[in-house]
Amino acid sequence: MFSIIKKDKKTKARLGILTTPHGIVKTPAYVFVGTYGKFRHLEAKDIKRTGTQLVIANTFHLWGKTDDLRLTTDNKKTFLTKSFGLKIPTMTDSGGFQVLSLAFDDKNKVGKFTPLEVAPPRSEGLATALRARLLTGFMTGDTKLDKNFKRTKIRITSKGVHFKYNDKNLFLGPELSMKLQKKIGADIIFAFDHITSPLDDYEYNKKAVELTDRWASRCLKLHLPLASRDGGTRGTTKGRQQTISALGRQQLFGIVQGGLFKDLRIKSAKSIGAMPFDGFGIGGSYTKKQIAKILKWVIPYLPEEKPRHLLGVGKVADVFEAIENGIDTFDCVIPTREARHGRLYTKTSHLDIRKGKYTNDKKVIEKGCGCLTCVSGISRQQIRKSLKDQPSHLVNEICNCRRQSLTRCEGQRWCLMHNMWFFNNFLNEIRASLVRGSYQRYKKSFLKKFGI
RNA sequence: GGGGAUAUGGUGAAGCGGUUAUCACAGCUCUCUGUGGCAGAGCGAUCACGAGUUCGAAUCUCGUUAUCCCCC
Repeated sequence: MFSIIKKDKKTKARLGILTTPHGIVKTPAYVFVGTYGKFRHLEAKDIKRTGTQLVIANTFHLWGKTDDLRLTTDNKKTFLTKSFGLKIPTMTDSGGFQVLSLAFDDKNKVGKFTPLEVAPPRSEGLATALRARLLTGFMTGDTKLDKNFKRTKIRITSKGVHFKYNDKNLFLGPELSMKLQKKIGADIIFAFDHITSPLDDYEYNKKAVELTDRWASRCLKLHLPLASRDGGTRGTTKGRQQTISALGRQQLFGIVQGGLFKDLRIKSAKSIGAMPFDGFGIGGSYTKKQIAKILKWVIPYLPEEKPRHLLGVGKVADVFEAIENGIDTFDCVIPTREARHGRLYTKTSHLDIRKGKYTNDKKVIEKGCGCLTCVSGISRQQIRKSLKDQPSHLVNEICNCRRQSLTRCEGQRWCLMHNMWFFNNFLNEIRASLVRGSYQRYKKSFLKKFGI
């Protein structure tokens, strides 16, 4: 259930409350990515302490790891509750993103964000440069696009996607994704969609939109009867139905695609937006500066009263763009991945804690920060040392033969707690500014301090 | 005094006639957007110095210097 509390006068931003079986989420909210149903190095109480409201795990990567599950009829004890170790609102991605992220071999890698105008020089740049050039040509309307890059590791049919992954052949489609997502038991699940790369041409994107539509209908077909039958009450039917019905208040979000093309985006938004989803995700790949533009195309065609989630976007600047264009939630790996890599966010940009200049720095990451790391007085020096002392090759060996829980790194824990707290605090402040009606002022002063 | 060994980026090591001089750590710079878990990319050495042999030397020879070891 989603209710809008207040709309901003000058932008399309809105304040809302998203209610899920595992709690409420004040929106706009940052969603942290715990792909495998956990945040490495963090315990349940650590996650709580960061002020995190909503987390997202990944169906593809959890696939096959849920077999030892014993689902109960208790709504509150889903796989994810157990896995994260706490009661917290959750989402799962459908596995649709892996249609992009696992599609290419290493030599042929295509990211979701591509800086089109850059032609990479130097080593191995040729193929990429060629692509970029061809695409630039395409964008100006002439050149025929790029036949160079191929999805060598997946094959897409109308039924779903064949993956070659870790020497295994796997097939994932809308039906199986829904089944897995029911089993995993997140509060909010996503329809299985077809994301395209920024290098795909109009025709390819057109087909992807059509496929995404068809898959969306099929996901809905599997979801709707259950959702309406159970209506959020505890299930009373027997056997497997009982299991499913206990999770019946799961909400299903459809996903808008359409790549970089305005008419396709609108077409997708219209058709997905007209389907009886509980909310909507906006997916796809982008060029660096295009997110806002795409949101402006899409949002008007989505039902005002339903929640909107922007998939996989969440750098600081993007947060503002998303919110003021009417996005309620968005997930991104940035805070957690960069924390692991030692980039720590502050009000005045960030610091890369592994750098030599922090070797003897006794200060906390940021004075006045309320995260557990800073409040406990953990110094930059300590964090750096812990990160640097970790012999990563050794860790890898341990990872390969033992459980990964053994590899906890205190330094990474400190970094994760800081970044997650930072982004949650950031969103708290944005929400507060929306309450006060001073969003624009807040944004301006934040960005000025932050230096972008 | 006699004998031996070693000198390769900041550190530790490979290479022993033809390499864009390799590797690890450290350093610096950059990147990370629905996570292919613990990262990736780039920049730093004219191989102690001088002379010689050779088409070609970090690599062979001689000398100089420095460090270490052994013997008296």
